[in-house]
Amino acid sequence: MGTLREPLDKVVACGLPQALEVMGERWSFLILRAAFNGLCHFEEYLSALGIARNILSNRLSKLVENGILKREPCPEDRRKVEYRLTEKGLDLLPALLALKQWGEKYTLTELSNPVVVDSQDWLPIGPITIRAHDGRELSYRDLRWQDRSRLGQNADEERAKEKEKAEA
Amino acid sequence: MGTLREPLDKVVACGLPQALEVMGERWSFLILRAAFNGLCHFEEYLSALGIARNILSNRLSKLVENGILKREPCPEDRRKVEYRLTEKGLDLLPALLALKQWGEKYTLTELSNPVVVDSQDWLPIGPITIRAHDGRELSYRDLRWQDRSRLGQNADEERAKEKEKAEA
DNA sequence: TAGAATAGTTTCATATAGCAACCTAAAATT
DNA sequence: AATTTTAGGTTGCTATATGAAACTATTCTA
Repeated sequence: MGTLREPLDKVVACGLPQALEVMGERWSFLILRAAFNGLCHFEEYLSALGIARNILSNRLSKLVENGILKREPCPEDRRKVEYRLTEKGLDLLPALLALKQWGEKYTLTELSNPVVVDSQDWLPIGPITIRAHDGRELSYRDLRWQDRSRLGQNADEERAKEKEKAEA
Repeated sequence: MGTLREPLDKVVACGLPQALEVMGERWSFLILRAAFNGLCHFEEYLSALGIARNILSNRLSKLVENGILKREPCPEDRRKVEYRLTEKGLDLLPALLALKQWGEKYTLTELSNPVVVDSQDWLPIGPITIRAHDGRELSYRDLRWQDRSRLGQNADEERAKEKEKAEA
């Protein structure tokens, strides 16, 4: 196919580039992790992460701008500001945990600490997995990239096409 | 390459900084997505992503170095090289999809296309979620960060502590 | 009222990332 | 044999990121 192809992120409508726009910068995910760990003040992030002040300032601003953190004056001490997760920020937890678990599985020699546990039974959570609409666990082998326009079509046609392709 | 750079991984024992060390760079996740989409040749990535040659070269090398892609000469055309996902790379799919879904939910105006579907019924996959060891779906409210040393302890003690805290 | 703490901002220097353009080497095609 | 294709190096330049240190402006505390 000799046709000049447009960049993937312009032809394909995908949330990934957008997510990376916000969260792809160097310290963003580590700040997010710290926020999930309960940190909320500027100086807390500063000493926990070992990040430069101006960079932290810049990142916090961007995270607030993008609605991932909200910035509120601290009621007890009005010099302080609280950076807390919004719903949008909290919704990044699956992505964060998936990354964390991957890192643990492949690149961590020592066991991670602390561990994320279920408050019901205080046992570690399970691995983040891909599931069908009905909850069946799926592997990457079970997945296809389907054009949205044919989402309504019945499955039989698609299966036939798969079969045909496999035989060719 | 992080010689002068402050290491991101000395804070706590967590897989996240390690994961970001490998996947946190600017084009890594987009290359990964392209690989999941079936691209495998240098020039394919180049035109699909609109990335500079040297940067692509650098990123591919790093991804290979880190065991996320494997580099193999193409049997049909031995000028060509195939960059294909390893198991380790395939295992990044939950993280990739979690990010993608988050991006779709919050920052995408138009509907995404193509859609990831289950090959069984050709319906879109469900959202990536957090689950307990037994498969119960959990929200961030159900999670605690527990020190590894007390993982063996029985749950009652922990529940009592929670209650106590809530009453204080 | 005089410090000290908090959350920044500003300045300056360096490091890294990014890109375009050109070059190489090997293999395929003609 | 000459040309084209593919992967990927190198060079030179610019833009952005990073970090340390100094500086502000509030607000709290003694």
